Amino acid sequence: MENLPQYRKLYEVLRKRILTGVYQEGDLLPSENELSAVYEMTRPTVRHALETLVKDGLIFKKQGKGSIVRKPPQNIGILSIAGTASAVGVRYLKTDILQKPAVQAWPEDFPFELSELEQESGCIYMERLRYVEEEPVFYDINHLPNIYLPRIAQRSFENKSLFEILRQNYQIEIIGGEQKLKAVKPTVKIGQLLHLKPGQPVLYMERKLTTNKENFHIYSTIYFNSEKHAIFGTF
Amino acid sequence: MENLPQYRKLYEVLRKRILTGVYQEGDLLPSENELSAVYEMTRPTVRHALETLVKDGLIFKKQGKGSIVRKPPQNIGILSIAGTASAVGVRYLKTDILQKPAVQAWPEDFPFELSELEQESGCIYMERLRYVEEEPVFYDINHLPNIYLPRIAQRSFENKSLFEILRQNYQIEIIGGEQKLKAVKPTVKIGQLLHLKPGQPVLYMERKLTTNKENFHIYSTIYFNSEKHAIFGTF
DNA sequence: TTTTATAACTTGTATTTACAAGTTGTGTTG
DNA sequence: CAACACAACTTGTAAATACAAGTTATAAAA
Repeated sequence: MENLPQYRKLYEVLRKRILTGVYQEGDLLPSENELSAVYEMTRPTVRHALETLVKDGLIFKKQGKGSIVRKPPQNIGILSIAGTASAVGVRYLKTDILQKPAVQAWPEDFPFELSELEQESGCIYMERLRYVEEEPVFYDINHLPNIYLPRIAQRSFENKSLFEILRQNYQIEIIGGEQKLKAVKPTVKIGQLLHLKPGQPVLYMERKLTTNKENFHIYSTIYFNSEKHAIFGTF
Repeated sequence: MENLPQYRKLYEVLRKRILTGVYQEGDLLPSENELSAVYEMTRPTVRHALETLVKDGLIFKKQGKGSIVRKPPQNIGILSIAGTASAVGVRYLKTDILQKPAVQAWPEDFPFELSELEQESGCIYMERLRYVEEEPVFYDINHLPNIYLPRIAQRSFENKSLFEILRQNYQIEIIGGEQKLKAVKPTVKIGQLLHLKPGQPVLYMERKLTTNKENFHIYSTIYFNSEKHAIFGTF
C-alpha cells in the first residue's frame, strides 16, 4: 500500500479530502507551489497528481487562478466511469442484494466474449436492486471473473458500492469500458421488480468495464426505471 | 494557427496520421525518444502530446512496449464526446435536414439555463433526421447561440457532422458536456418520424455540450429508435 | 472617484537529467 | 534443443530549473 509513486500518494490524499468534503465545491486547492512545499515533492510531480484528479473530473484548473473543486456528485456516473451509486445524483441509494456474490459457471448465452483465463476461472454472480427514496430504480446483474478476489463472497455489500469494495480491498480500479444502451419494453419480472406502471419503458444497459488488472473485466446488465429519474452524466 | 505550443503541434500531427490511417489499429507509434529526436523537443514534451492522445482515446500506452493505436471508430460516440455520427458504429449515416439552420429566439420552455450573452444573441435552430440503412433512427433538435458563426445558415449540412463543420470551419471543439437519458413512450409525431412500431419505446437524451469558446454551448434533444440498434460508447 | 499600471500571485510550457521498471530479442550455457 | 541471463530497447517516475501567460489585488495617476 505504501510503495505507491509519490504523485499517486498526493492524488489519494486530495481525492479523499474532496470526496469527504474537506474541500468543497468551488474551493481552491492549495497552489501547486504550496503543495510541493508541504508534501516535499517538485512541482511537476504535484502537477502529475492534479492531472489525475482532472481526468477523474474531481477538479478543473484555470490558468492564473488555481485548481477548483468540482461539484461533488461528479456524475462521472453511469456514463463514464463510476458505479451506479453516483449516477442519479443521489448519494444515499439503498441497496437490496437479491443474489449474494456466488461462484458459478459463466452463462451459456453470455453477451460478451471472454478471455481464456476468465473462461477457466468461473464467474462471480450477483444481483442487486437499488432504491432512490424508497422506490426501486436500478436492477443490475453483475458478472466478474473469479480471480484476484479472495473472500469476496463473505463480504457485506449493503449500501456499499461494488466499485468501492474492489478499490479499497482489492486495489482494482476501473480504467475504462464500453456500453450499449437501449430503451426496451420490460419483461413481467422486471416490471414487478421496478414497480413499473403499465406501458412504462425501461432503460437497458449492457456494460463491460476494464480494470487495471489484466483479464479482469466487470460485466453488468442494468435495467433502469426512468419515469421519475434520469441517468445523468458529465464527460 | 502556427503559434500553438509544441506539444500541441505534435499532437495535431499524430492525431491526423491516426485519423487518416497512416497509423492503423494496433500499430506502434515511434518511441518517445524517436519522436523527441525527430521533432526536436524533449521527452516530457513528447509525453505531454501522447497523454493528450491517450485522453482522446486514440492511443493507449504499455510500459516496456510502446504507444499503441486504438481501433479507428473510437466510438467516443454519443456517450462521451463526439456527435451522433459515430455513435452507432456506422460511418455512413444519411441525414435529412428537417429544419435548416435558422436564427430565432430561444424557446420559452428551454430546459437549460442560458448565460446573458447566449440569451441576448439569439439562437440557431436546426432539426435533423438521421438514417441507418434507409431506416430513420435519430431525430435530433439542436440549439446553438448565434455567436462566432458567420454564414452558418448558408452551409450545407448534408451528410456532414455538425461537429466536423464547427471544428473545420469555425475552430470550435467540444471539450465536455453533460447529458440526461431516459426511456420514454414516444409522442405520435416522434412515432411517425422514426417509423416506430406500436409500443416501441424510444431513448430520449438531453445534452449540453461545452466548447473551447466561452459561452458557446450546443444544446441537443435527441430521440433514438433502439429497436434494431443500440447506442454504443466507450470511455 | 475612476482609470491605469504594477507587483505578486496563479497555472502553462519547456528543458535537462537520472534512474526504475516492464518487454523483447539475442545470445550463452546447460 | 531448451532454459536462462543479459543487453537493448520501451515507458514510468522524479528531480531542479526557467520563463510565459493569465488573474487579482493594490497602489499610483488621471
